Amino acid sequence: MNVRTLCLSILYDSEASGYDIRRMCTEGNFAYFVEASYGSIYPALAKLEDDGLVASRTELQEGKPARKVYSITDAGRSAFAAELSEPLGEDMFRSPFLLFARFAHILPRDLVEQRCNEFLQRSQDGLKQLDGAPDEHNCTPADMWVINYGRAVLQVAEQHFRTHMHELITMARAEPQKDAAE
Amino acid sequence: MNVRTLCLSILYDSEASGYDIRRMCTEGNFAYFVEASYGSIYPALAKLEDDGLVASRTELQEGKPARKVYSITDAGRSAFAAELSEPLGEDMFRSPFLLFARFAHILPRDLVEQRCNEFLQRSQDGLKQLDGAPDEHNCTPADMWVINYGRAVLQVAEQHFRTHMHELITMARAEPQKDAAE
DNA sequence: ACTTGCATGTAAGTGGTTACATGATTGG
DNA sequence: CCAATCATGTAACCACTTACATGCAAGT
Repeated sequence: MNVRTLCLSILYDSEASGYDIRRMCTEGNFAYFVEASYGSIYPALAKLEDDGLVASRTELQEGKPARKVYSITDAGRSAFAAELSEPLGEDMFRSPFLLFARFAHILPRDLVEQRCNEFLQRSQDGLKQLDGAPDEHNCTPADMWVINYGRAVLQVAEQHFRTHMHELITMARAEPQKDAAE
Repeated sequence: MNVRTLCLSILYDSEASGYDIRRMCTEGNFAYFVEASYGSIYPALAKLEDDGLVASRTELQEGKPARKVYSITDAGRSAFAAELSEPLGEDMFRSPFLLFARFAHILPRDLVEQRCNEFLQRSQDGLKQLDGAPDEHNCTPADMWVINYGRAVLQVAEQHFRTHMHELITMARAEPQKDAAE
């Protein structure tokens, strides 16, 4: 999923500026799929306009910089549909935490405990993000389907982790004698 | 998780050639975290050797090309542990399929059905890969912990998908009249 | 006075993939 | 005879990130 496709997917339902797109894919429920930086979004939008897949209009605002609002064209819609019709790339999951976990036994216990707590926190935050916001009025049924799938998966992930994290902590190296020689 | 760290993590428990590493991270239970190509593995190993974090020895074989077997050094072990002790990057999940699913309503039904079946198949394959192979004798407890976590998550993912995929299919655009006028 | 938010964009750098180059052996 | 497996490596290319450049307004 390149940034180009990400932009088309967001513009499919509503117009937006580069800035909007960035926010949607870092905060909104698009964070799911991709996260893109300004450095990739702005050039992608410019190229999409060159190719005639999106059109732009500059919106002046009082007290704020002008926004360049992009909207998808008919050509853009069919290009996007065509792209989705091609064979899909494989889903992928990259977990620095799980690599860390595999080596719990060579790491100090307090570090493992700390990282576990951080991970639990992030799991809970992710879940909360999916629980908040989305409702029938601002989401299509397909959107809801995706959100529910995500929710189901994140829920067990969080639950499993919560009930098994202590095992991971006990595997960790016992504290390397802190200077608590009281 | 860059390829450099991937190599160190694999070499931590046993020596291996670049070729071995490639196989382990595409087939083995390392596929979990990263997937790397030869074009990144070989240069990474060379650089690790330059830095003194791994050592190599050339193993001649009859009827097969020579293998360059790498093993981790003490410096490598501590460098790896140091890397794991730094703040972890965020886990991430990229799903071309979920993007596809969000747009089920604009896509032809038979395509959606096909992609759903493919996705189900891949889910089941992924699960089978985790169920096979790993046992106490070739895995550390931490390895088993990670595998069990993955198993728990993949299991509900597959189960949820299997019971809800038909909803997604019914959202898809009705067939654009095939020439089956029998 | 300073930071934060809004807003757009570029240039340099990074971390990878794809394709290529090479070559021997085994199995269909 | 051709394809696949084993095995190492390089070069060209790509997508994306980071950091930079700019600037104004509102809140602290």
